[in-house]
Amino acid sequence: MSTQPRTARGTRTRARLLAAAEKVFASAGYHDASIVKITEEAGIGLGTFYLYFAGKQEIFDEVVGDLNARVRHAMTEAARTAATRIDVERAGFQAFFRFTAEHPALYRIIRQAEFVSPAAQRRHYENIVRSYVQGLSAAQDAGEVRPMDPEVAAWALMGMGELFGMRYILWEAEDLGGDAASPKPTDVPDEVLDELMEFIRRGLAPAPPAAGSRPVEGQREDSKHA
Amino acid sequence: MSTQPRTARGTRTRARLLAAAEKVFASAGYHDASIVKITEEAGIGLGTFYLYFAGKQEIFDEVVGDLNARVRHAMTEAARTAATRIDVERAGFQAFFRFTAEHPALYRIIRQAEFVSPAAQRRHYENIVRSYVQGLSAAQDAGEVRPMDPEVAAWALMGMGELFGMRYILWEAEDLGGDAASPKPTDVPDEVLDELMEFIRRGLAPAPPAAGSRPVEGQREDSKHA
Amino acid sequence: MSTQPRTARGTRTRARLLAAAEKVFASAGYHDASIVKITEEAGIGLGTFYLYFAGKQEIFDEVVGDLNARVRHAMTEAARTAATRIDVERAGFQAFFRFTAEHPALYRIIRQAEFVSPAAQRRHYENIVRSYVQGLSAAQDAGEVRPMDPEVAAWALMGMGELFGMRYILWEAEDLGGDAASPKPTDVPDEVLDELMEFIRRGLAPAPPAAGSRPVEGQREDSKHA
Amino acid sequence: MSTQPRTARGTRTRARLLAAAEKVFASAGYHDASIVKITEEAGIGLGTFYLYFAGKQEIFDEVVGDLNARVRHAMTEAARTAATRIDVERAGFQAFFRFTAEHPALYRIIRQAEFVSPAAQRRHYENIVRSYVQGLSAAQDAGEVRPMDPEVAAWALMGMGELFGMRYILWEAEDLGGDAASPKPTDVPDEVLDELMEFIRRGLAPAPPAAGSRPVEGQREDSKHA
DNA sequence: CATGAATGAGATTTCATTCAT
DNA sequence: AATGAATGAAATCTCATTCAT
Repeated sequence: MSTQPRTARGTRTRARLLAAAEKVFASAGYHDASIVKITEEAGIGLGTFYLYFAGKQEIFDEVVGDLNARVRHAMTEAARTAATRIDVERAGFQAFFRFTAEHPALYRIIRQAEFVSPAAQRRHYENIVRSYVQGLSAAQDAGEVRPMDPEVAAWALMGMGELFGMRYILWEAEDLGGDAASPKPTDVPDEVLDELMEFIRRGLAPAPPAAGSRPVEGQREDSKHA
Repeated sequence: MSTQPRTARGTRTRARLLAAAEKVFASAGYHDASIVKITEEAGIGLGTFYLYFAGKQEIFDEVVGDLNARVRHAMTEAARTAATRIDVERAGFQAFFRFTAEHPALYRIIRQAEFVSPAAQRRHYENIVRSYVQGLSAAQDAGEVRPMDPEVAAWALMGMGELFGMRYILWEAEDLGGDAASPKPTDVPDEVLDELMEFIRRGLAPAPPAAGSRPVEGQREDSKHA
Repeated sequence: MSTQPRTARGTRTRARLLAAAEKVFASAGYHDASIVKITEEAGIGLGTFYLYFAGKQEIFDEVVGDLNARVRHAMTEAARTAATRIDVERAGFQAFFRFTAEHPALYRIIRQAEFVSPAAQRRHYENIVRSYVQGLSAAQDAGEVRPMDPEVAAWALMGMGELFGMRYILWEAEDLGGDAASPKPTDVPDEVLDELMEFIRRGLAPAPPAAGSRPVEGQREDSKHA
Repeated sequence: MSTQPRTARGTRTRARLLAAAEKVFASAGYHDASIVKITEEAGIGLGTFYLYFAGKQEIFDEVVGDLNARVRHAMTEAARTAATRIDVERAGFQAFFRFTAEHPALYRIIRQAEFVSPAAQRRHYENIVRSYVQGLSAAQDAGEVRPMDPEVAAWALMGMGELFGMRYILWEAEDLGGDAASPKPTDVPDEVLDELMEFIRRGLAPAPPAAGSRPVEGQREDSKHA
């Protein structure tokens, strides 16, 4: 297992390695991320790596765990001030997309993890589902969400988030060119997000939306998309 | 570029290589899928591989393209006899899940492709989106689907499909043990699929479903899930 | 051993292979000259090669032998009309340089032959020495060349020829750029050749050198070497 | 580029690799000199090779450069105590032949270099020519050598040296049998060397050649060559 | 704590040669 | 006579990991 440092200096070294690993994994992928690259990025000696991590897979697992905790934290935080359920979801998605933009490692790493560390991957998804289920259950109790298996809803929401992040954050960033100084997108375009949220709102809405009950909203038939 | 065989024998050999590659990629992932493993699986000599493919990446791209064509074909076929729009979606999902069960390579390969062959990955998703958009646009014209950007809906549907496939097909198969002779699941459990389809139905439904229009549905509050 | 063809068609095929081999050996060197390259250059099937040659080394030996015979022929022919001994040498050198320019393979192949086919290499040099020795002996009998071991003179002349060919033909050709349409040099520059021939003339000239410094030496007409 | 070691141990390892490479190149030639053979000869691990050299060609270039420096040093040293010009040449040749006998790699490697590393080959010959030109120019100024283009003389001398080295050192060594314990020749036989030196002496001698035979020619002291 | 030299298993790729058609 | 599909030994090179300093 990974070793904890005993001195302040060691703590710093270990943290540097983790940061470097996230960076290298993000840009090179797991297999092309050699230990040498990571230690060089961290500015420390090759051998030092093995003082803190048992191997490549282990630091990978820890990076996955870190990212998972951080993305969940970001989503929860963002949702705290939301008034309605749908606002919670929108805020959560936005936080997720922003995190994706700032930490492309999350995506790239998670999707690679299939073969590298299936357990870590599974843990990642299940952690997020657990968060969602909690929130959705509470919302159901409060009558904000219609009765349905919250886990199904959770997987559905997560699936949408994952692909929209890929499509509207990662791909757009790539399309702008790797070295171009143009600003990378940190958000899914508003009109796209509006459409997506409306889809989700209807899917989760508690009452069979009675005719005319919500006369004005959702009628945005003229919306324009990228 | 990949080379086409000039004789019947060559055609057979090339096809065997593709089949073997799909199998090996599925079980070992891209990086651990060595050419040796592929040729051994195919039962042909190592050097023969290079008569038909320039390298690993090239056969990978071709496998991705094949799988993509086949899964789209399977989904389209399945949806042909569906009466209503939601039936189309359900049939499509089912076909997709079944394909996933029978060709775990699809999943594993596509998700790995991020670093291996981003273009191939992108092509895969965009091909599917294109299919979806066609169907959804037609359904909108027919009044079966409410007005919304069909591309947004397409990505949403695909995202859900992807994660449910992972969760309920691949993971379940793994949980049953790799070598166990137990029957692998070829379907997402009915109650889960019902919930998912209801979510989608509401999300896409054209009119704000008038109160009581579908009086009995949505009441399945007792559903149980894995 | 190499197989002789039995039909006219076969004769043509074999000749094509030899010509192609010379070309490919010249431009790629022995090791990078694959049988495929040779057969492609010759415009015949790969397997056909082995109908006429037992292997790569064998066709190499034959190409060396061919080139050797041809260069000797060219040198002898050129010298036939020369009046004086030094004119014979000059004509011989010129013929050699011209042959080098037209058949860079000679050089490249011979020098590679060290490891590929030492016997063929040795045969090449010994053949040329034999020609030289014949001519020099006759010239000595005619009093045109001072008494000295003709074999030593032969090796000396050949050594000079080889390096001047390299320096003033091959290197100049390279310096003009591989793809440039500029005319490749076919001769060593006149002033250089003049200097070289004067050096040789003095070295071989029958008249005793001025100062009686070393009056008796050089008369060792009986020397024998392995 | 080749990497310099940072520790004493590394320095030793790198030197061992170079020595082993020289040996292996000499006995097997460039193409059959695999990295494995070199590292085995050096008694170090295969991977270690790549810590110090980027590949086979790179260590080859360095070996060529080393040998070149050493042979030039040996020739210069040997000539230091020589009294007359012709003694300088004789001493130089002897040193060259001895070096050839002790380092057959020089020969074999240089002649192979045609395709492997033309630049290294060219550098080798040009370095030696440069040395020769210096010495000959000085001798011309001192009236020991007749006026002639020193570069032409340099190439002529080098050409003779090369072929005599091949003929009387390398071939003789081979003829004695590769593994036989018989003493390898380290010198060209005296009587051969005498003949050769007399040839050269006459070619370079300042005194005018025999009576009026070709009175004016050869004096072109102004000739310039590319 | 920190370092980087050393290692060798394993991956990709080439190509001379054989052989069935 | 001619062909080209098939083969596998062998070569180059990478990199996770160990260990002496």
